[in-house]
Amino acid sequence: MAIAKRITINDVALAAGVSVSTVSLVLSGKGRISPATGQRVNAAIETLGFVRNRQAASLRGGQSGVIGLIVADLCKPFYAELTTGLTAKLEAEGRMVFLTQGGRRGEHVRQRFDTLVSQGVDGIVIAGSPGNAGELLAQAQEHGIPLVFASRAGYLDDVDTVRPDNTLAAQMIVEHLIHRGHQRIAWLGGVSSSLTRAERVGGYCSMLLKYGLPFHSEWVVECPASQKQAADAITALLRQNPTISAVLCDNSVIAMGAWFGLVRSGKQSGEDGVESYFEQQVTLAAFADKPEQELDDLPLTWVTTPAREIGEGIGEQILMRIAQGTSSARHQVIPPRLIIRK
Amino acid sequence: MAIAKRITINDVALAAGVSVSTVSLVLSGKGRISPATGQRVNAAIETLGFVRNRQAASLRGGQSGVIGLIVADLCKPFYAELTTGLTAKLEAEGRMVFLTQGGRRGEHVRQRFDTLVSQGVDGIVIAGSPGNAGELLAQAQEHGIPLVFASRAGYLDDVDTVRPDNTLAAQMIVEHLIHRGHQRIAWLGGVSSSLTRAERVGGYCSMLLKYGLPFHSEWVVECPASQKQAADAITALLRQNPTISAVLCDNSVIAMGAWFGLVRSGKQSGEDGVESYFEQQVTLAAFADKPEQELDDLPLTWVTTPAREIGEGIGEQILMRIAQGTSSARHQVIPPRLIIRK
DNA sequence: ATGAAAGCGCTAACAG
DNA sequence: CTGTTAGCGCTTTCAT
Repeated sequence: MAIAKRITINDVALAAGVSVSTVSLVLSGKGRISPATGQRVNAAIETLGFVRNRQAASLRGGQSGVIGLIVADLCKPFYAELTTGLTAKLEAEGRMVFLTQGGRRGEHVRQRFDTLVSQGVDGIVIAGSPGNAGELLAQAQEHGIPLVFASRAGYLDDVDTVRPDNTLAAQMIVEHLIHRGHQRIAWLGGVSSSLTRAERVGGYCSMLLKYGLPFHSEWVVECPASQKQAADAITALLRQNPTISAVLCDNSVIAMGAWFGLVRSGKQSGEDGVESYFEQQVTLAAFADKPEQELDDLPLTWVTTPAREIGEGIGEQILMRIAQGTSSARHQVIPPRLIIRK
Repeated sequence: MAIAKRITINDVALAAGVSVSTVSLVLSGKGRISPATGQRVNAAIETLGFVRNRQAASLRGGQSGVIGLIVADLCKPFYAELTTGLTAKLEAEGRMVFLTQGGRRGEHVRQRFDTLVSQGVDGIVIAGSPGNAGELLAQAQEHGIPLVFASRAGYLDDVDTVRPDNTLAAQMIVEHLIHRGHQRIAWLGGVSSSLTRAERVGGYCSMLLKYGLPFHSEWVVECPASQKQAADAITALLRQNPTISAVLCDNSVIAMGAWFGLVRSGKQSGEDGVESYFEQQVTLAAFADKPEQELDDLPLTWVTTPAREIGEGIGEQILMRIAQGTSSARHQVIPPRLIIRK
């Protein structure tokens, strides 16, 4: 099939017997156009199958209608959910998102940022902490492009952020465990280089303190997100510290692994089956990224910092920025939700 | 901070004491420019912090450097992996991707498609079957935009596709089970409306047939992706059909749930613990979207149709199309990989 | 090897 | 209410 000549507003104008500016006005719904002409123009658009070229439109001065997103690692559920929330919000407003990956350690952020700028985006969202937030912010301001971070942005305070309240989330779930009678609560999972984890651990500590409960640094165990390693880690932890009655897992993979570990230990310890071991001796709790399903069948309580809502919040925030321009930085904190099982 | 005036190639030309066309040539590395001027221009670009405006560049005739992706549901691991593979590939080639969501039932595909066209993308990828593949293909051809599907495209054969070999994947894993001595193999999970599942079930049937093994339609059980429901379903299935020795799970959530179900049943049946019940009586196998980690700790074998590789394959395919223009449709089939545990 | 000039498709004054 | 006109920033012949 031959490639049809690109249809432009000129063609439409010609077909409708009006001028290009009239067509443009109809398209953007601005100037007051008589219903009659509007009809004719729209009819012409319809029959010719015209699609407006947004590049040309934004070149002239308008907005491109595009937001750039730099995300650390799409395969992590947190980012997938966030991205979904953001695109949903923006698409509902007739905008689009440029998706780029900054790399797990932010190694590509800078380069992607420049590319986004050169593509003429109306705003940029950075999800996953880049080392050089300050530099990026300066760049963005220079170009007059709104910038929103989906995390704390290093030590900067004068930049928009939308983020979970990790500290509060930890406090909520720890308090829940305490109210259930637990006094000796351990922490499993995550790596100490994670800022999110650091905030959570902070909340955990503060709540123990508040209730005058003991804090042992050996009870805070690092572990990468692998079920196998989590299973081994919880086994070792409980063997060393048999008095621990509850374990808080840093994420759902850890929670799964921990559960496997408990099942295994229950058997190995020669006790009366798995369930009794599990229920009588150790309670699991966890952090998760989505409110539903994921941990469905595990008898544990978890707290979620809803990633999708964060994405939606970011969308809102950046739309506001685009519409209203500069004002003082705004920090939007999405509240955690406790989901209690059993 | 004041918004700096956007600097254009005019500014660069002025600073370097050359004409805009020279700058343009340096930028695109085309015409033969003397090393001396090249240096001067680049220096000017550097000091002014010039970033080329791709919108304007593509407007005049070149490519936009952007590929549009319409994905059904980013939160499903298959699509997240695919998207990651695709963006990685394209970013490595200096291109970008527009991410849009078509909706689980493809309800927005048509609209997103038009938007992508109006944004001037160089190509479009559709992941997740839209009802109206034919219509979209016609549209794409009309605009001269390459189109690649990450699935079968309805009944169309004259369109590029990159997809998993679901039938072969099922055959591989079923044959593996048979070689391990299993004769009575059941299927758990998925819903009958899924084309992917239909292809897999087809492979399953054909392999049973090949080895002269019995096929019972009651042994193919539908189940939504919920651990709880999978656990209940496998329990019921095994109670009704105690002779089943292996269960093939349609996805990893089902596999997890099935495992929980087995654990529970093992206890309920009053037998000697979980492991023995599991190992002696029922073997689990599963389909998964990524080769690593996900099912790490489950004692089961699985087969994966690597979604990330599919994404990379799509990237390759669409780049080739853009570079080489129209030729006959190409169907790229990504081979499954069997991952054997224990 | 480099410059001049004509647009790409669209918007936004400014006239009518 | 609608038409004229001048660009947006860049690429690309065609001269020089």
